[in-house]
Amino acid sequence: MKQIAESTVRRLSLYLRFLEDYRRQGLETISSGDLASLGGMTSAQVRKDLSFFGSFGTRGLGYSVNALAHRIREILGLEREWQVIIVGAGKIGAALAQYRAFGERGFRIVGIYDVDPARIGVSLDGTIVKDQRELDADLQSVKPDIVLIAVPAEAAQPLLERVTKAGIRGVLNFAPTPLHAPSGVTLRSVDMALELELLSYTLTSAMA
Amino acid sequence: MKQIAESTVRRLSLYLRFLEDYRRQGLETISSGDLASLGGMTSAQVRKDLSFFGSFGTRGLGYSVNALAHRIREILGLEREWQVIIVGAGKIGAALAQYRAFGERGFRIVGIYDVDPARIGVSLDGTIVKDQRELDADLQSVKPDIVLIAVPAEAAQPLLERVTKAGIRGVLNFAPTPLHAPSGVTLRSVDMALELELLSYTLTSAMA
DNA sequence: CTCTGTGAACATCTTCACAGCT
DNA sequence: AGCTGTGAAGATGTTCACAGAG
Repeated sequence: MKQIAESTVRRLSLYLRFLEDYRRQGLETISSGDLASLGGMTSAQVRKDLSFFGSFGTRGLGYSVNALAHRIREILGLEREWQVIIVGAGKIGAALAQYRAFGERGFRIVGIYDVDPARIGVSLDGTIVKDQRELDADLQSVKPDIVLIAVPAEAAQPLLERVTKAGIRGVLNFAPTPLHAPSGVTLRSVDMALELELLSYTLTSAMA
Repeated sequence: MKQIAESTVRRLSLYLRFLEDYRRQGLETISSGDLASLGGMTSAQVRKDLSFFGSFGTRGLGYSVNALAHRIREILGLEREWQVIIVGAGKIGAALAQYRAFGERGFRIVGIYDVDPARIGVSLDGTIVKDQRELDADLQSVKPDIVLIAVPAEAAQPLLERVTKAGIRGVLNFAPTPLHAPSGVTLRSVDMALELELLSYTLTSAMA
């Protein structure tokens, strides 16, 4: 399969949500125009995105909601279940542990770790916070697919190195600091402070 | 000033963090190559980004850490303080309320609201959760600059309409659903489930 | 007639490469 | 010599516009 751009993949995720809404409403087909108006993009954009994986639509009609949703789930790797652990059981880690949208998409939280004795042993949405000293052993035995980093900024880079050394290939970082991952490791960051700064920029230039 | 691309602004935020690190270390100049290696981009990219706002560097030497940091703060609108309210005092709202990185950047949380009686009156990092029925009155009196949406997905769009009608121009949405804002309103979304799906996609195609 | 699929045009973003200042 | 600033080239992403299937 050829290379799909990140912006395209991002839109595929959105399309999937719209398809699921349509399915819930019992609708069986959807047109590129429908998807476009739901997502605020152009219909040509939608068709280009979908044409990456062959001709799935029917001319004059649109796309089969079920077939398209299935195909997108396949592309995104959502047909399987992903084992996820969270490191850091502070406010953000705790919010992530109980975040419904993860489970709905097949991301299963199989462990949460912290260094603070006050947090260890606490149950977060059914998962007991474990001592971070058990992390290395658990990485070996559980072999999770993805690690969510929810520790303070200064602890994030050492933690990243630790988990990648243990063979973790996918990391989602919530610490507000840029990290450097070895090649072969996919690292994404959700930086809420940075998003606020982007908002600040837009508001500032809109006023000028 | 001409239009700066979002990707450029995102990098400016990063540069600012590196500049602050440099300042903390007492360093007075920094080269495009230094910034590039810190941020994992090319030095040409850095120079292009910085050249958007004139010639700030000194050839043969680099950029003045202080002058550049100041200029970036100015561009991003970080020289002022922003008044921020949070709607939704669940796990995510609570995590946002105590998130240190916001305060450090001049984003001041001036209110947090919820509909659940069990949450109203609770203190989150010094701010008392107020009844969401007080929201409209407070939007009028406090006139916050930015609203953070931390309510369940189905409540997000109605809330967005409510706050934009009250004159809010900047919204950061944490609900895992795409929203539609009226023109003149800047809306950004942090969608953690979507970020995990992007990770899932990359891991899946890397395996194939 | 409606709506898909897609080459071609266009727009945007990134990298190259080098002139020119210090 | 070192490093910036920037046109030009190259790469990538988006929109247009229309042929063609149903």
